[in-house]
Amino acid sequence: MVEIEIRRSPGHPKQDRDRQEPVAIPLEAKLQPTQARGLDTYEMVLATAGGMLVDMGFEQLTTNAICQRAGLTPPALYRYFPNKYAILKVLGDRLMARQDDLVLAWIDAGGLDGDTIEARLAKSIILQREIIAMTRAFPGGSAIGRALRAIPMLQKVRFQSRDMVAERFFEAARARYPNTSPARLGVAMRMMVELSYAATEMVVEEPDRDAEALNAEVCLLFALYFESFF
Amino acid sequence: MVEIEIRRSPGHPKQDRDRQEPVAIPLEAKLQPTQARGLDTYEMVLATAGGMLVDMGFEQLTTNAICQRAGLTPPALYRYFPNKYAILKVLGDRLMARQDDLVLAWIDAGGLDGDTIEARLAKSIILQREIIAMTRAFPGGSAIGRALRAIPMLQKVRFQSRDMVAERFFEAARARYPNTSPARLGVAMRMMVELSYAATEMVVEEPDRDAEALNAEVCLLFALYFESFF
DNA sequence: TGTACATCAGTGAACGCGCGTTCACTGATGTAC
DNA sequence: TGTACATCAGTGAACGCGCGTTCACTGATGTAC
Repeated sequence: MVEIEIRRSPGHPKQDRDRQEPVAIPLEAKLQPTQARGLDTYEMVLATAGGMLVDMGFEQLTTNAICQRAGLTPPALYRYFPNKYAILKVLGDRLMARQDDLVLAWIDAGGLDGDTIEARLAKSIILQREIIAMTRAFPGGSAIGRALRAIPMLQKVRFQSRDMVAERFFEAARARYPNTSPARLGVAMRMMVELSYAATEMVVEEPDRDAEALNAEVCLLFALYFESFF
Repeated sequence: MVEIEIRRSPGHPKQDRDRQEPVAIPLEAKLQPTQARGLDTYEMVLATAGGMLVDMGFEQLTTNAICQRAGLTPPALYRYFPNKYAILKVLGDRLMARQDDLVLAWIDAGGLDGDTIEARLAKSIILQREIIAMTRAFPGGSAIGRALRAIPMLQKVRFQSRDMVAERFFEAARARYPNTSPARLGVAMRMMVELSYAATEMVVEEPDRDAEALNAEVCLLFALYFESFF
């Protein structure tokens, strides 16, 4: 009796309309493909979803539409992903990871170092260019970035990446500018990383010529700011 | 005969599944209320939608849910708004307008002027504080900002505001720094305004203490950058 | 100043569609002996 | 090296729900004379 009361109709975990907080939606991938065919399907879903995001908002993106465009039936998709947010999460994780890799490698290679401000500026321009190129090449790149901002349950993907990168910048900056208060340096690095993300999103959407000019100004902005550390 | 072929079933302007581009969705408000009662309803819809955005993503926001929470029936909402995007657009227009008002008034009052960098910095901190306070007081403030980024059909609301504000900054900066190339100044102002928006969105979400520290760093960032003009 | 009428505002009930999701199944791939 | 069996991968068809939306209507407000 109680069982029957509690259980919802199948296929529809109906939400409790009285609560304010949205019901938690599972994001974890269900099964990882083990065979080559399954892996192809998995990647196909991701690539298709990424491509669709380019010319439509993520709100119009539906699992059915992804399947149709990818030439799959819905149960094939549901084998690997519980819902579209799980797909977006994987795309977001990958985009952030690629970005993080570029940035961390740059820091580890002494990106912050340089004898003159011109030298430091030049290095940061190169990094920024790499990030732009990578994001543009990533299917659905900038749209994924915006989705990470706008979908509450995906925000932490962005925050985790941002905070981790900011922490690494902090450590590098701490070594380089030992006399600047750590508190200030912490705030500064978090702010700088966040604004860099916004700058990237902006520049990615611009045509090449404008992109290069914008890039130069963004890097100059931060280079001058770094002069305030000591 | 032809009529019957062309006409869709009522209530469902079915989308053409073969096209890539999403079908245009009308955003214009249908009717403006003329009586006091109607105006209350109109404002009620906006306030309710704004409030709901605070604790849910705009994707979960539906016209039915807004009606339910506002104590209205759907046709009452549809009298004034053709769909939820029209509601978001009005909210977005208002938020941008408020922000623009603050910024333009600041520019007109000589916000960019000041004898020392300290004086200029202090003035920009005050502006930034005002914007933060206004956005926090605005129902659904930061969520609306994110929605404007993420919903393709609402992006131009943000872009228009950004470009207009950037243009005004450009004019003021042009007068103040007559020897800096206009091309560079144009790029710089657009970049600065865009990053300011991102900074505002970030700071609005932070607790008060962190917000103040972040704010100070953001303003310092731009103040130092402005030193590169002449 | 009251009545008649036009217009504004909102209701109750219903609808079709497509979305998310599952079930029972077939076919493909891998593996033990 | 071939066969039997287990597991992986994907299909076809169907479903209930809630969303966006409308229709025909009632009630409220404003206005002309």
